[in-house]
Formats: sequence, structure tokens, C-alpha cells
Amino acid sequence: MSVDPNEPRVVTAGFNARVYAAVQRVPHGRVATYGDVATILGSPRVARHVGWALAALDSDRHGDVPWHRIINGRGRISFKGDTVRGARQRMLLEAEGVVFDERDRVDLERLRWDWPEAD
DNA sequence: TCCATGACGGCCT
DNA sequence: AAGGCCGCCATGG
Repeated sequence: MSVDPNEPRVVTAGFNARVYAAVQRVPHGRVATYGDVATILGSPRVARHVGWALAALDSDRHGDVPWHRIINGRGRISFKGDTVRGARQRMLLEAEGVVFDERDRVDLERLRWDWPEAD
């Protein structure tokens, strides 16, 4: 569980908090990919960890961190075996007006959110 | 320490 | 277009 502060890591101790901060900036009705978030945080290779951070998000924060707006690079909702979360995520997105095509994909070209350069 | 496992992504079939 | 492989990085057994 402990992390040696002397050992250089791509994913640092405050990683999760940084993920949440970035996700909070994705506006209603828009989406972003795990890779996008990772890139914004300066580490394009840790897309998997972004998903990991969101999985660790406490349910009490689901209200202020729009975790459902984060999907995979193919425009689909990601899930291995958790179909329950997947269904809820889709429901939340559709409630914001996000449309899924017959292949269960959203139009990334149109809905993908790219963070403004300045915070 | 080695090995399997992920809310991923890019490339190749 | 869809699916399989493999590379990434940190975790947990």
C-alpha cells in the first residue's frame, strides 16, 4: 500500500485527485476518453490508471465528479464484467442528450471535449 | 520477486 | 467494421 516518495513514478500520489479535477471540467453533454485525461495530466501512457482512479471514486463524490463522461478511445463505454455500471453510465449520458448509434458508440468527433489551454 | 490482472490504446488481421 | 495481440504501469497474491 505504501509508496516510496523517492521512487520516480508516472502515477504520483496525487494522481487520483488530479484525475477528478480534470474530469470535473468536462461539461454537461460532452465526453472525453481515458487517454485524453491521461494526456492532460501529462502522462499519455496511463489511460488505464485513469479508469482505475474513477473506479476508486467514492460514491458520495459521484455528484460532483461526472465520471460517466469518460469513455474509451473508440467512443464506447468500457466495462469488463460490470454491465451494471455500464448501463447506468449510458443512462446518465443519454439523460444529458448524448446519443449512441446502433453500434453503441457516441460521435467523438462532435462530442469530445478538449480542455482549454489555460485553466 | 514473479505473475496475473485491469473503467485503456494502437496496430494488425 | 470487428476482434485479436501486445505494450503500458501500478497493484495484489
